Amino acid sequence: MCAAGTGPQPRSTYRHGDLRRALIEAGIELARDGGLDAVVLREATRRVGVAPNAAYRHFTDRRALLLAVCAEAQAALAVAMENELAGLARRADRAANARARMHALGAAYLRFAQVEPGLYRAAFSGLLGMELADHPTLAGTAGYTPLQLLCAVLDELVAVGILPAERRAGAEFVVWSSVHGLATLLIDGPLRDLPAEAIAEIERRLLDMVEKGII
Amino acid sequence: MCAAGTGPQPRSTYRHGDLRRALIEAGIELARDGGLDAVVLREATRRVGVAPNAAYRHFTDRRALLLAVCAEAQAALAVAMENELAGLARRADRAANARARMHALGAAYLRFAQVEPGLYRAAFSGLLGMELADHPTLAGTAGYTPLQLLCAVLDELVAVGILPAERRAGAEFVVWSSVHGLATLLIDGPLRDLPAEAIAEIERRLLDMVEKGII
DNA sequence: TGTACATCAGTGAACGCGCGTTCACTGATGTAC
DNA sequence: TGTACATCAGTGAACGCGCGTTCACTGATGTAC
Repeated sequence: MCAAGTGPQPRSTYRHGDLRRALIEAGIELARDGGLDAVVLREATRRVGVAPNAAYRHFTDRRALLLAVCAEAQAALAVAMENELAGLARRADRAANARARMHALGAAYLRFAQVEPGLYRAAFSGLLGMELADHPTLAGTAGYTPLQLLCAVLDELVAVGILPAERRAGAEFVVWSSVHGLATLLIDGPLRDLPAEAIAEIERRLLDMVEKGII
Repeated sequence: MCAAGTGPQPRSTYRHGDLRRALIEAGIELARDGGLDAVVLREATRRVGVAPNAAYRHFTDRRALLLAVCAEAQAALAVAMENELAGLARRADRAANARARMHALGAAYLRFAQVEPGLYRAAFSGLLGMELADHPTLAGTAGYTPLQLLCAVLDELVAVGILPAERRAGAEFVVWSSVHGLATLLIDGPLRDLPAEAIAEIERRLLDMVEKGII
């Protein structure tokens, strides 16, 4: 029994600096071009310049590394969404403001999927369950996960009187489904090879439909 | 030079009966529980009871088998959609009829994804591109692919005056995205562990939103 | 109808590959006296 | 300040696995005479 009951403190100095971090970073790079399947322990250690089994000091499993990569991917998405919101010009009209924020979230989501298809696939590969939807490791710099950002804007729509309160419950899943579906069809589905302007038009139509339909 | 210019006729008798068919069937079974990644040449041949390399008489590649399995999965989806349409009671009101058919397609799509998640994943794994969206191998018993079935019902909505003609173009992608997104979130995403009634409610809300939003 | 021959569907054995994971280890770092 | 010791991050080698694919083959089937 040692005096301090705070559990094992992480060692302050590692020979590699921060191997855990480096492996996750390598994993993200692998996911970037190849999705989660491409996140392979041996390749990650190879990239970091370390023996394959060194990974087991920091992850119990290959699965544990995958989970970390998924969480990072979702966090990256959250950051992209936050940035889009931050870039918005403030409007006097509160209702117009809320609408613009809603639109911005959808646009950021769709852009992220197309710019980082590998990370996007990893983020929603099915490794992360609902119980983790609010976990801080999935959050962006402001501390909100993608789903939480969406919920906040939906609450805002209710607050400014656009969305009737009785239609608020579950709305996040309906909105999310629509945008997520388009993202999926765009990067992995039959819409893959459409010209950019056709894609932009479909995106506009979808966000339009969502805005009209959830009310 | 032989007299007939019709190219090589497929042999009428195979020792195995129809090994090509049997391998596809085995591949479907593998995809059923495990998605496309689980469709593995060696395992398929093992299940059929044949040497691993026998597959190369019928498929140039593992990829060729995967493509065949994907096509079959889409065809199965088409059949499920057709069946739902066939089960519909005819209504006197043409507009109500068209609406009901639209709803039926969405419901069938969502049910298929949940009953056969493995096949569903395979169908939309990204192996099949847009150029194949109308290919007969993806079609159900009536000869229509899932996308064609959706387009037909959208045309019907225009014909009965529910959907303005100028909003028809591209509507199939918007509708498809929404339903596809929900299906994905339900089977691989964070909505996976929701109780059945919550799922049903979200499905209702989504189909509702689509109906209202595309007009 | 019977025989010789050509075809080619499926065989058996082997290849090289990269993977996740385990083992006993080593040697740099941190700590107690 | 200096020395002995404990910790534990990363090493090196090896394991067993299942995979896709290639090779030279065999023997059942179909066909021409």
